Amino acid sequence: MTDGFGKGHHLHLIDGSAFIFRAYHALPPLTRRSDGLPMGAVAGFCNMVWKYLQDGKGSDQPTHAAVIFDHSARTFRNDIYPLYKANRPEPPEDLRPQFPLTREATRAFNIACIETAGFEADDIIASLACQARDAGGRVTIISSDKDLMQLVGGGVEMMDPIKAKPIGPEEVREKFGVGPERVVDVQALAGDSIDNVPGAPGIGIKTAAQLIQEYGDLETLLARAAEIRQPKRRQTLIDHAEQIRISKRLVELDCRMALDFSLESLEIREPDPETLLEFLTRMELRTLSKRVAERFGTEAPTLAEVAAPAASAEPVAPVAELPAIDRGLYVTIRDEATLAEWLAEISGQGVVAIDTETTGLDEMRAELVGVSLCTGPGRAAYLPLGHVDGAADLFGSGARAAGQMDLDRALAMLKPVLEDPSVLKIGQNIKYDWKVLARYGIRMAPLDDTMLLSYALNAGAHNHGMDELADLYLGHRCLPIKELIGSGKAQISFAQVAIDKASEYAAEDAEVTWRLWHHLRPKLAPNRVATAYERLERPMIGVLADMEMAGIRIDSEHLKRMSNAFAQKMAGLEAEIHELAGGPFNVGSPKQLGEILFQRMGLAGGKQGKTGAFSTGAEVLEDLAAEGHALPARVLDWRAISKLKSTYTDALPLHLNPETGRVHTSYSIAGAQTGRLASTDPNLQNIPVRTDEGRRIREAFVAGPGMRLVSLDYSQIELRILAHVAQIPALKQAFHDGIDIHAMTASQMFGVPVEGMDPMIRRRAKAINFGVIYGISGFGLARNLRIPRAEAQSFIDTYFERFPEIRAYMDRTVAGAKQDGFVRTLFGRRIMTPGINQSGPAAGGARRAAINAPIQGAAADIIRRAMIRMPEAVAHLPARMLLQVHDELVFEVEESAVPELVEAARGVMQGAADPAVRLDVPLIVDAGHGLNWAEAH
DNA sequence: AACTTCACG
DNA sequence: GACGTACGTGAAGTTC
Repeated sequence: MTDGFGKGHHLHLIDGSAFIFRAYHALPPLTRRSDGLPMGAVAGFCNMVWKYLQDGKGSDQPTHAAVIFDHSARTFRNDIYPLYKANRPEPPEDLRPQFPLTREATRAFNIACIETAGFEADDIIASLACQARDAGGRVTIISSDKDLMQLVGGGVEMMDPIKAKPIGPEEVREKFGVGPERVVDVQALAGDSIDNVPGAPGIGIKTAAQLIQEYGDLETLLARAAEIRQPKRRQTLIDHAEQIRISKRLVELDCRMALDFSLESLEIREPDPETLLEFLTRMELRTLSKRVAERFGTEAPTLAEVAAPAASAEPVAPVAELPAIDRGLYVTIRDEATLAEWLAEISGQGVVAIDTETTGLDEMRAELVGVSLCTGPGRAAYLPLGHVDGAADLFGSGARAAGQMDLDRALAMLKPVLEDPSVLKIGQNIKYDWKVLARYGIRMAPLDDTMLLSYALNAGAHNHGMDELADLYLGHRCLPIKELIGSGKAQISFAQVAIDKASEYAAEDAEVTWRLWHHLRPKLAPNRVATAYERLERPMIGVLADMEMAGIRIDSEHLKRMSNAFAQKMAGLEAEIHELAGGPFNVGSPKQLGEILFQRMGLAGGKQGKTGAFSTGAEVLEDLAAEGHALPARVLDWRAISKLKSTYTDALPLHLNPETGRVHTSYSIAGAQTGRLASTDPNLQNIPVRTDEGRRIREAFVAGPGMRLVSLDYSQIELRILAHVAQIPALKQAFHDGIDIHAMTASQMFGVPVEGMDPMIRRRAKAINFGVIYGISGFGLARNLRIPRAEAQSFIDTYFERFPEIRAYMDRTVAGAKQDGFVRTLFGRRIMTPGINQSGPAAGGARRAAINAPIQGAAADIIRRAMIRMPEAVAHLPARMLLQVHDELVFEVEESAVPELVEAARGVMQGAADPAVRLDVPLIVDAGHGLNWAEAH
């Protein structure tokens, strides 16, 4: 068990109980402001531990440490002597609730926290001390407890925590009159009234020491008791010999305890700032939180962020102990009285899981059909509001179904509870429900989201949809929505589902959500993702909901004109292509095209994939075109136009919302593995920009009357993050000096001056810079630059030689991922790396993903932080944030306020890393504005 | 529903 | 020495 611990190591064993009692008695009876929980001992304890961690910067620095606590009052000593410690008073009433918190505090400080049932802290300390000493290490026991003094010597010493004074053999001799090895003999004779160790009546420390000095040890003394000259003393020792032997067994510490952990595992680790701050904030220890935050150069979370109502107040039973989900228990709310009862229960609990049912998936258009609520296991209800009769025939009667509350009345009753700041609303992807309800005049707050909890905990490990989470965490299969509304052409609206059936489905969703929350919420802090959730995930709900609901104006006419022009061009190209191919075929079919190119025309370079089809991707066609073949060149032209037409000019107008006249995308917060957002329905993050023709589509994204679009984007943010995390001096310097980063790289690599550089050389350096972010490979670079693989590899070798820190960063990151199963961004976001320990080709992909994730993820974190701060920063301006495209934010602002907006938004974006992370490189934001997105970009 | 292709950062 | 590769997305169209 002593693996990895030995010579040169120094173990500190801290007597936790001593710290607690000392703290308790030294401080006035402080209480937690929010709920009056006594906090004096916890406060004192935390201050002492913090001080302990900050002090001791000498050569005496421990390498390993643990805090040891007593587990329970009853120990094996009570079997030896039932009255042992029977005199000891119960700990004060206001101290008892603080015991578990001090354990939590210890863990929050990232110090090993040890307690074992049936053993006193002293025995654990003794066992650890002996084992560490036997392994050849040094031990210091942080305590002034005399019962521990028997352990001193042979590499073990004590330290008085208050006086900061070492206690060695000399000090022990001073106290007991004998050396450490005979301390138990003296204690056995003298007894201890506090611990109720009987000893020998009438004999104290002084006499005991004198006797032991004279006879050598206790057994000799007892054997030769008859020789004692003083009659009374002689008689006492003879009469109480057995009692003295029992006393010795009581005071003698057991150093042979089997430990279920290794000494090595006690190695000192730096506290994790976010876990520690989460704890200190929850304890409401403001001064210490501030001090700790300063020390780590970060910020303490707010109380609201760490303590969701009822989440911490009520200890929750493990999910395994909950009864299975039973759809038979659900209630259908059909009248005011029942709804009032449920709302009262929700208000009383301070927390509710909620789910809305609607007529469709587009939350900007869907109508509310019903609301389900859950307050605990088996306590779920469905409130039908918009069901219609008749799923029986295809059309139904369309009449409102019977047995439903009036919609307006129900909303009026729900509103105060759903907007009550003291009632937490939990949802699965609650942004959806928030937007639906917002359209009915209800702005829910505060919020928790099980999808985001899962994402904060396990991004990269799996997806975060409800069915998947229910299966994964609750072992429960949800009723498939298809069983209610069907699929394909025959699909009906949820409004047409019979209310009974709908109740089962909807209430189950609410209950699953409640259970997921119950299961996932407590996992945040132990997994050290509480801050990531609170600062990077949860605040996005409201920010994105506002952006999505604002939408962006589209010039449909412009798109329509482009579509027409594209159609004409495509028709011409199609005719040409058919001519070249020697007959008509579907140009949009890669399969048919492949057969024509590589079989009918017999061109070389045909490669079949795993499905047996020829690859006809742009790369292949470009190569063929470069060889002078006309057909592939025409097909490339056709495809470019086809893409623009079908995906953009034709599709975008279909997304216009008839009520707002704008296009409303939806951002998924938990879609990408790295923390990036993803935009869907429509995707506004892949609007063309790279070609002139494509860029014209951006002209259709326009500002409202009297308004302008403003676009601000981070310059080279990922390379800047790389420079910081990998600590590359040349890169950092270049960003400080504001010079062309790719030219600098080329100059360093190929030894050419930046002035008058060949654009080809710069292009190569640029490709390598990007390659590094992606987890570079010779093959990938070769393909990108279209150069021989050997040449690409030699570039990479040169690059690593010139910037060795990058290789070190990559190795470090992969090693960390292999060990932990995840990587983290600068801001604490965790990205799981399943497959990193696989072997074979699959491992390569996992490696590259692990290298890329902290960089792409940190960039995502930074723009999220900017977005979260943005509403307040631009509140005084006639401006709205509309879009996010990974490193770009698009605003709509009144023309006159453009300069102020640019200044305010740029300030927020450039400072977005602060104060959580002090980047070694500046963040630079470029800005533009105009009547449309093409002009603004 | 899977596959291919291609738009973006 | 070969494996198969640049990282992260979403949508449209074809094919099965």
